[in-house]
Amino acid sequence: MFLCLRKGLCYEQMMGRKRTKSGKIRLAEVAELAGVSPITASRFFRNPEALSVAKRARVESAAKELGYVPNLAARALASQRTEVIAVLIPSLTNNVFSDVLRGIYDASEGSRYSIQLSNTRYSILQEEKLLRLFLAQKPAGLIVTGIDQTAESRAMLEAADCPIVQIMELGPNPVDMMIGFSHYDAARAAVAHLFAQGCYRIGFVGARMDPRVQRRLDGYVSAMKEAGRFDQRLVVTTATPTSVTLGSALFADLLARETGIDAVFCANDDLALGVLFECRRRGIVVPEQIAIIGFNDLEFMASAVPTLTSVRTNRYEMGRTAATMLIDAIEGRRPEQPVLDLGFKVIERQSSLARRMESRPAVSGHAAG
Amino acid sequence: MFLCLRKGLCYEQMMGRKRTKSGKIRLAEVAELAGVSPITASRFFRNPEALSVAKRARVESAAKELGYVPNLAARALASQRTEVIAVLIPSLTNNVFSDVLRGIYDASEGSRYSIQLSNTRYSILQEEKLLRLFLAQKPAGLIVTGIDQTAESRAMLEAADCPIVQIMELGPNPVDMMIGFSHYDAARAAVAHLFAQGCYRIGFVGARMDPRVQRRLDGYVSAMKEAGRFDQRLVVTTATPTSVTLGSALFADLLARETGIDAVFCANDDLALGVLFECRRRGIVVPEQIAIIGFNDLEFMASAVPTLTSVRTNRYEMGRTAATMLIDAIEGRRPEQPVLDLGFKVIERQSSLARRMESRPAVSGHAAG
DNA sequence: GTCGTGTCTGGTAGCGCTGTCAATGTTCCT
DNA sequence: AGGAACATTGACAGCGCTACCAGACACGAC
Repeated sequence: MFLCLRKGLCYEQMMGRKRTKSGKIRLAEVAELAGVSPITASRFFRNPEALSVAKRARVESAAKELGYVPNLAARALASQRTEVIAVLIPSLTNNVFSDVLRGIYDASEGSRYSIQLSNTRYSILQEEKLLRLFLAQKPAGLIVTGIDQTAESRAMLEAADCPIVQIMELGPNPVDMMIGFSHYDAARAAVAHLFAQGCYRIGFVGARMDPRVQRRLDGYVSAMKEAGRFDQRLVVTTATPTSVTLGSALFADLLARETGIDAVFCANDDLALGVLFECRRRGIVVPEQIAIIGFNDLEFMASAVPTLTSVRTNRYEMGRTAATMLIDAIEGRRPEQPVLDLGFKVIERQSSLARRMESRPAVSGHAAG
Repeated sequence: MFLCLRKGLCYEQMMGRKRTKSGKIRLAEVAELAGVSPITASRFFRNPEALSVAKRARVESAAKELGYVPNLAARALASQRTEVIAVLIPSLTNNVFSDVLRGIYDASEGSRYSIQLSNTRYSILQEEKLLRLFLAQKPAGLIVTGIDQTAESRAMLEAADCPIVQIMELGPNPVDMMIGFSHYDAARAAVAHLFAQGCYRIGFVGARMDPRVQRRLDGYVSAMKEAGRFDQRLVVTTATPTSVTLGSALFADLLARETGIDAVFCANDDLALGVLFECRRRGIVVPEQIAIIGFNDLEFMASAVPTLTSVRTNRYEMGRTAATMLIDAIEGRRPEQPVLDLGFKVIERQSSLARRMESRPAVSGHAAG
């Protein structure tokens, strides 16, 4: 339908004009219809305030009438920059990143910037490679995950002439901007919460062990050591990607070799759910016999039976704020505060509520294994 | 700080070379070092076989030595096409799409194509808008979700001169290629499975009610009607986005108004988990009193207690195959089979295993409400 | 009246790459 | 030997847009 219309226009214009190859509406066509020069029309799209009110209206209606859509490749080539925000994240599977991404996409919507996503698969070498690729295309801005880049990556980031936001965690030397929270402190808060509930023999269950999970483990270890309760045998980790099933399996490992455990700190909520299911399978009563705390506070934690305690992290907000800060910085509005701590919060639920100590029978590691 | 560094580089290079503006390595530099014409160097990157072995090696080493990275904007402008695969999906939150996306990204990795993702938020008008935007940039290929486009969108898709894959479901008039499965048949299979377990008063719990969930409902309705068991009051749906908590709530609604329900078919696994938790909360024994079946077979279904029956769908494979087919088509290798049914499979688990009928007490809708 | 100052507009010259087509060399056949 | 057929290479002319600078014009101050 509208194709005919467009073809019609083309022929008309081919008659009168030099050449309108391929029937595309170019800026020149818009300018002609509006009765201005191409450069004026171009300005309309980049900085409308620079035009007089009359021309602005003329160009606007001409563009709308012709259904003009700018050619981004030509724009990028001529202006030597793109309107692309490159995002490097380690995983697409992980719920955590899908929330962050949603925030990023939401913030980019309505702006002129588009998101170019790439997956480092938790490899800093892969990250380096992607960084090289992306930076060569001169993105308008860059969002990278974490603070553990290779030296080469770090150098490239510092030499890049675009704003950069590091997300997910905080560290001492931001490349540019940084938004996250302390995984170390969050883990310490989780342990402190369990201490407050009267739990002292606290297991740690972790999977994948990427840098942020590692820092949660570090926080757990430090808190346990401070209390004089640390025992290496309480820690069960694996490099395998996380899953609910894995949570059950790791917890089973823990029970098989340790006794007297009264709580489990899970490095994420999937693992926590797996631990809960495993408890149910073995008839271990939560929290009376074993308390459970997860990490991230995914939606299902509030819904489980018993409801599961977790450390809430502001993932969506992190993504959204990162993209917003980045866009502001691209457009020259640098934030007054380049490093933002979004914090965390222990959401106390049934799975770790204080138990009457006397009513708690000891749990044998071999109870049902 | 780093700005100085970069300026320094620029000056150095401006001195020594003809005009290497902005210090960038261009194709011309590579060609010069290799002792060939720029166009030959260009061919090396697009069709290496066209070069003699000697020149191929020379260009390759020159490119590597200079660390040449092609300027995609210039390439896109000159060739009138991009190496971008545009992907339109309705949601980033939904686990289902993150699996599909992972497949798409995995398949695109190692290819020359990059993924441009956009979120329609379940709105076909938003989809139409994004489609117009994307098509103007001449993507190399397009992946769109579902078969329910607006007439305008449909016209644009048919006029687009790039391969297109519709994913997630099957339908009568593919625009080009299509890969998915029948949600209608899958729902019928789920109901048939419950019939086979001796359940006949089967509730339906659905959220968001996008076209695919709607077709699952249609399948449920048709199967129930065929068995003479359909009752509109067994159906609980809402437009609200899905969640585990919502599963609990909708199931509570169902129980509050109906009695004698012996099974629940949940339109997705999150809802099913919510129903399971709600059963546990009310002391309803699964599957003895109520059977549960979900949809998609997310990872946690196999881990729950009891393990949850679900309809497995091949989401990752769908994404992967869609992207692979698309890339093949872009490169001229059209698939012999443009429409692919990836099927589904009812994964029978404890939550719906056949119960001895006589031992099953009736569940009152008001039992715990 | 002249000059500055500021606002708005347009001309020119590419951005870095590739499509087209012509111009070589090279091989193999009759 | 002659020529067709093929393989390999290069020259040229843009792709559609914007950076840069210059010009045009209005306004007020001296």
